[in-house]
Amino acid sequence: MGWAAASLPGLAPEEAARLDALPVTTLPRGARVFGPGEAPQGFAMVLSGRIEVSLTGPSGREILLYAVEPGQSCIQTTLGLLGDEPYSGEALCVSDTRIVVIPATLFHALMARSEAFRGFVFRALASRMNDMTALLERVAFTRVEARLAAALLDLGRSGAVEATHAELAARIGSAREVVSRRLEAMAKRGLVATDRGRVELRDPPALKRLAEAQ
Amino acid sequence: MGWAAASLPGLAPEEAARLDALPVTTLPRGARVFGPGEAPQGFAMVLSGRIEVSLTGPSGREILLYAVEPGQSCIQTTLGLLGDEPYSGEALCVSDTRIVVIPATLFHALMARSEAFRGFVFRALASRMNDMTALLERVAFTRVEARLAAALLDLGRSGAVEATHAELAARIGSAREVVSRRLEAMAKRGLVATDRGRVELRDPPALKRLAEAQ
DNA sequence: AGTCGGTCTGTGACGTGGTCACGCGCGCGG
DNA sequence: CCGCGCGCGTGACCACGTCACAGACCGACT
Repeated sequence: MGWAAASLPGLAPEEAARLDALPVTTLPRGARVFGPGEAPQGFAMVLSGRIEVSLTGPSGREILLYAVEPGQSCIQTTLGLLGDEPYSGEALCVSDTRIVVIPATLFHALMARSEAFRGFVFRALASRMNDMTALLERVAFTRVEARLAAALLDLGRSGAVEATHAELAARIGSAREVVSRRLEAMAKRGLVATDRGRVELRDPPALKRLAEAQ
Repeated sequence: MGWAAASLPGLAPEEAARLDALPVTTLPRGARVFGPGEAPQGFAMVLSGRIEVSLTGPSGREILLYAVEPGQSCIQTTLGLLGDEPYSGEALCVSDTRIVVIPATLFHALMARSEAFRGFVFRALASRMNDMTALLERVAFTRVEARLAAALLDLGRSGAVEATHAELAARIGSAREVVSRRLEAMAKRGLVATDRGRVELRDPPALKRLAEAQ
């Protein structure tokens, strides 16, 4: 079975076959998928790997908008295809990533013909829009410590996070020094232990409580 | 000519007629169109008036997400219809507002049949998503003074804004006291003049420069 | 006219967050 | 061994958010 049938349940077999026939592009870790102001060439689907889309402010501060994982599409391309609006974020591969780009004409044909494809595209849009709303809420209303705790839990499935303070800051939209000070405070309370380029999670339940507090 | 043909250029005449036949709902100023956690009943289009959608944090602080004006649809309803995700914002009418709700079944039929309708829905989604991204960028990276200046210019077409400090704060996602102090500072510089429930714009060009600064 | 309650606004104090300007130590290649 | 880059710590300072109040203003009611 090709990727299309797996990612798009309900798609007609002949449509799936056309998608499976499209060329697969492999992007290395660190590659830039698109940058701000560019126009999309097609509708991109991720087969394996992970793409992170983030926003950079004029001062150079960054914030992670969302990640695109296998089976998901990059909605920025969708929006560009339909609304003719250029990208406003920057997308980078955080690991080697295989993607398929569905050309605009085939994309529009699928939207017209396939209920399943429309459903997929819309669910993706709806879910991203909800992600963005939730992110906005967190940035506007919650303190850095809560966002940092959430980021650590998100990254540290295995009990430790391999990331510099600057990387953590870029993820949550704060500054390096602030992350350093927060981590120091958290270490003093026994929640984490820090090392160069590494944060160990010592008390995940407490971090979870922190992440959920306002 | 009905509203449908005006708002949805390219729609087939018989489709437009079906939309024009739908009942129009009139909502008074201040009415709540939907609140967080609710599920949508249909796809809402605004014919006249204005609806503002905002987010409220746990502390009670608010921020305006976007406004829906005549000829536009409320994308929150779109997303709910397609992704089955509940609303996360709250929508209030800021003036008497007439809307048409397209039932889910008719909406899906139009999406399947009409290229023009799909285009409209997608352009609306794309434009909202861009609005949200821009808002996130401003909240994450720009100072209160710039956001306040932008809000004043946005509201004060006629040279003055009828709004309390608390209302301005809710619009830009800040606190009342902060807005009071910023307005005082701006008044001292001759940019505005303040009065109870009213702000006069004394130097719009300077405000514009402020709004565009980081 | 007086007063009463609600709303709008000013003010001070305090903690958090962002920015700037450093200095310090570690690791790696020359 | 010596730089050099990178990650990190630190202190000072300003912007913001929050809390607790105090006036100031307004309409309504006696």
